[in-house]
Amino acid sequence: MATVSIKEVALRARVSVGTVSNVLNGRSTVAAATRRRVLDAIAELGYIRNDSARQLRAGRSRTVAMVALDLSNPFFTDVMHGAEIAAEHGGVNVMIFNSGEDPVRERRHLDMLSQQRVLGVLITPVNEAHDANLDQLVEHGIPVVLVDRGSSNFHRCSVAVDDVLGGHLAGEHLRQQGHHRIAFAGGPFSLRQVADRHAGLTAALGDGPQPRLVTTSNLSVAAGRGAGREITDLPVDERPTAVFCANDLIALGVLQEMTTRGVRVPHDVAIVGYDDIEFAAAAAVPLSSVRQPREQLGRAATQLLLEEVNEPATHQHRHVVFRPELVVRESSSPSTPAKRSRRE
Amino acid sequence: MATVSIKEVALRARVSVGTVSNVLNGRSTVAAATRRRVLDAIAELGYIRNDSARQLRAGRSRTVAMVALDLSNPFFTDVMHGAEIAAEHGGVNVMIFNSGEDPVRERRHLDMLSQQRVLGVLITPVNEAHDANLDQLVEHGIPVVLVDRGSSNFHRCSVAVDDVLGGHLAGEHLRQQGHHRIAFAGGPFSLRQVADRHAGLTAALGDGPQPRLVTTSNLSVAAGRGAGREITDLPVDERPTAVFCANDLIALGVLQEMTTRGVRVPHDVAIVGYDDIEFAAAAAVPLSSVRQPREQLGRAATQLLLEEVNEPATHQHRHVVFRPELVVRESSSPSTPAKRSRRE
DNA sequence: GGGGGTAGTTGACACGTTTCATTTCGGGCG
DNA sequence: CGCCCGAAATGAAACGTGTCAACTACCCCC
Repeated sequence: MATVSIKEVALRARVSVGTVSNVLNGRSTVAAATRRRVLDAIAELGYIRNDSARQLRAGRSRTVAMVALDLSNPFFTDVMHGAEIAAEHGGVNVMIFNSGEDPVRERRHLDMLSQQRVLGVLITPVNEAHDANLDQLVEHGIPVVLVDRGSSNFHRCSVAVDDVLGGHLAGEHLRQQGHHRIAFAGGPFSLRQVADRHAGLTAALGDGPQPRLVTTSNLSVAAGRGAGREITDLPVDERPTAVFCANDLIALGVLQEMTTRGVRVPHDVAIVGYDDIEFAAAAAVPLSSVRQPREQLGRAATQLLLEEVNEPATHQHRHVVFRPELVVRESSSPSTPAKRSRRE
Repeated sequence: MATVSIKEVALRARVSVGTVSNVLNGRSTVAAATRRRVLDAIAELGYIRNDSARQLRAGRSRTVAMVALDLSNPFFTDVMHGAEIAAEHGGVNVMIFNSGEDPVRERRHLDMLSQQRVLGVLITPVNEAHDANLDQLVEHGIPVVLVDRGSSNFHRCSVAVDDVLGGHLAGEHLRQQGHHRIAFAGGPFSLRQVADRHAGLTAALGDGPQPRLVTTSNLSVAAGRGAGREITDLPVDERPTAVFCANDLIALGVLQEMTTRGVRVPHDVAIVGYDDIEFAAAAAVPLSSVRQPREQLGRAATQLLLEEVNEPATHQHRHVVFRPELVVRESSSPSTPAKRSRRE
């Protein structure tokens, strides 16, 4: 109960505190018999190292933090998994924080992390532009890596995925499937992701007919339902035969609305989503989707961070951009393997 | 860059370190002019408190930790939200950790947390029974609250939801809808949750025909697809007209398989899930589901923890059990509002 | 037998706080 | 004029660890 310190271990093992410390850190030479005595004493007393004291002495912690934008979003939990794996590999711990898109909360977390003298921070900031908070961290010697945020900033590394390319892949696929009337569902366009994905789509369609815009106020399933309604309400000869959605939530909403209204997917309307969250494949009609290498994103970010931590002198900031990948499923491809195998 | 301490602040403000500390903590009486000088010095030097030192002095941290079983599962992110809100309210920070159902990782996190002298721990342990790790924490004066785990243990509080009642609600509902041939899909039964939900279902069916068991090896969408296949493969006159699934992932898998095979939901087969995750309502056919008060679970757990932290003397361990709630949607109810409004 | 080397151990100091008993100072009161 | 009091500020101690120069004891070798 009463907290036992290294001193009492030393007393019990009849050695000096220095020796106990040496045993704990495997540092200098300690005789086998002494080591044994110390270890026994530790076990008997139930001694637990005091991390505050170690940290105070060392000047820095042995932990990195990840501040996620919204942990309810599977995207970030996957990034987190990647980060955890890389951190484990690098011998450091990861603490997870959730800003929940709240700048105040984010600020509070960051303040706390500076005070903790954390090794480094992975973060998807609430405000893409305004990053005075982050500069402050960097000034105090805490490396920061941006996740899923392009950075024009040379003071830090970043990892992101090429959203224009993602939109392009979706567009190409739909064109190849013979679609001409294509809609883009998503918004607001102030989100870089949305704008980029849309830009990729229009680029892929080249000089053909441009996509119809169905703008939503956010990227939720509810917003997707609204978009789906808007689309199905169109006269059939104007109605798009394919919808590319800015993310999978929108896509699920569109799918739900279509199903409710008896519009068949993919027969009447094809759907392609974005993110390839777990529930995309799990939808009643499995969703085609543009997959981001989420785990890899987390791994890469952590590796960059650790590199900067371990070799601050030689480290060069880098901006890594990953390529997304289109996963075709039934929602945009009438003859998908699943269906075929069923025919026999 | 060079880390600035309270000493340099004192120097600059021409006061003693004690005075700076007093200003920082609003402790004893400090003359307005002096306070001003100190605050200015802090701002000019960009001083940041060293939390390790504070903690070392104070003997304990100002943070609680939540160790989640699987953050990819929306259930836990919702619990987390509740915990964050309650913690914010109580003036402490929450650090999130993810064991990912890996006992080794869990153990590592717990060890780290003891070393950090964390205020307390909310945890859904990997192994429901074997909790030596947790006892160790408690022995060292770190309160532990179990989340979503019943506890026969009197050394700690717990919060959980009544799964038997949940199963009962589902069963009652399906019986009222006129179903007689009902299946239960889920597994393994070694999970208390699964066993309890099944027990509730059978109890609700009373002396009527007992549910057909479709056992799965885990609670994933893929497992649900398997269950769906097994059910649709039955001859029509034996086939259940309703399926109660041990969780929503199973339910989504069943729904997907039914859709693929042309079995109409709810017309041919009704489905009720469990958990009411966000994607249950977002499914092509919105899923009926038993909802757990997830946020409330997190809030209650945190409140119990803080109570124990703040009044260790008078604190009595409690085991709070919440009541789940059935949310009826289209998948088990042919005439749901959404459909009706469409008719006009 | 003495010098020197080495493996093993020690003890004091520093890290940045908070705390608290003590000191300083100015002014009011007898 | 001397005394005392309270407000304000001080300085040293303590928290638990890691580090490192210094010390001890022992053995080897010439």
